[in-house]
Amino acid sequence: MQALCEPSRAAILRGLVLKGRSDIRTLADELPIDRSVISRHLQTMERVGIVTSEKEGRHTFYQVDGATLIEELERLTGALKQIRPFCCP
Amino acid sequence: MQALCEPSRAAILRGLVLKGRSDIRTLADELPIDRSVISRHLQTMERVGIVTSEKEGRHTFYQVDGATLIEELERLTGALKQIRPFCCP
DNA sequence: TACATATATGCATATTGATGCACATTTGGG
DNA sequence: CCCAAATGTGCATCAATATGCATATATGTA
Repeated sequence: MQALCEPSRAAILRGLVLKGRSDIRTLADELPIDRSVISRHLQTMERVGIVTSEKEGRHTFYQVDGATLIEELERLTGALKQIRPFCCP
Repeated sequence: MQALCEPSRAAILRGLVLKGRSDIRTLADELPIDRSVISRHLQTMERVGIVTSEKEGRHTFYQVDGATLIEELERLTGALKQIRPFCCP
C-alpha cells in the first residue's frame, strides 16, 4: 500500500512496467527525479516485495514482481470479503 | 490507497469494521485520537468512497462501504493481471 | 428559549518522509 | 593501477499532511 501511495513511487513503478526490466539510469532518463531518489524508492519497493533486483556488473536491474503484487491484493480482497457481511449488513 | 496508508485512518477503519456502523463518539472512545481528527479522516474516506455517512439528529453514523472497497481492489488486480505477461516475462 | 451534546472547521504546530546534493562504494575497461 | 560510470548512503532541507486545541455550527431536550 505504502508503495503505491507515493506519487514518485507510482511513477517509478509505472516506468518500470512500461519499459520492463531496466536499470536505474534508464528509468532516471525518463523521470524528473534524482537517481539517488529512484534508487532509494526501488530499495523500498524491493523490501516490500513488489519489485526484484539483480546486480549485473555496475548495473542493478529492477523488475516489477507482478505475481507478488497480485497475490497481496487478492489476499486483501479476500480478507475484506470475509468481513463484508458484517460490515455492510 | 492513500486511505489505507495512514496509520490513524487504518485504525479508524479497523474500528469501524469491528464495531460496524457507528458514530464518531463511539469510535473515539476506543481510539487515542481526537474526535476532530477522526471526523476529518472519515470525511476523507467518504470522499474516496470507502465509507458512507448518514446524519441522524446530532449524530453522524459512518459505515464501511466494503463493496466499493472490494470493487476498487479487484479493478486494480485486474489491471495488473493484464500487464503481468509483459512486466514479468 | 436556554442549554448540553455531537460534529465540523480554522489555525498553529508537530511529524513524517521525500528530495537532492556531496560523497562513498563498487565495478569494468584501458 | 587509474579512471570513469553506476549505484548506494549520509545529511540537511523542504513539503505535505496529521494533530489537537479553541471555537463554530447544528440539533435535540428540559
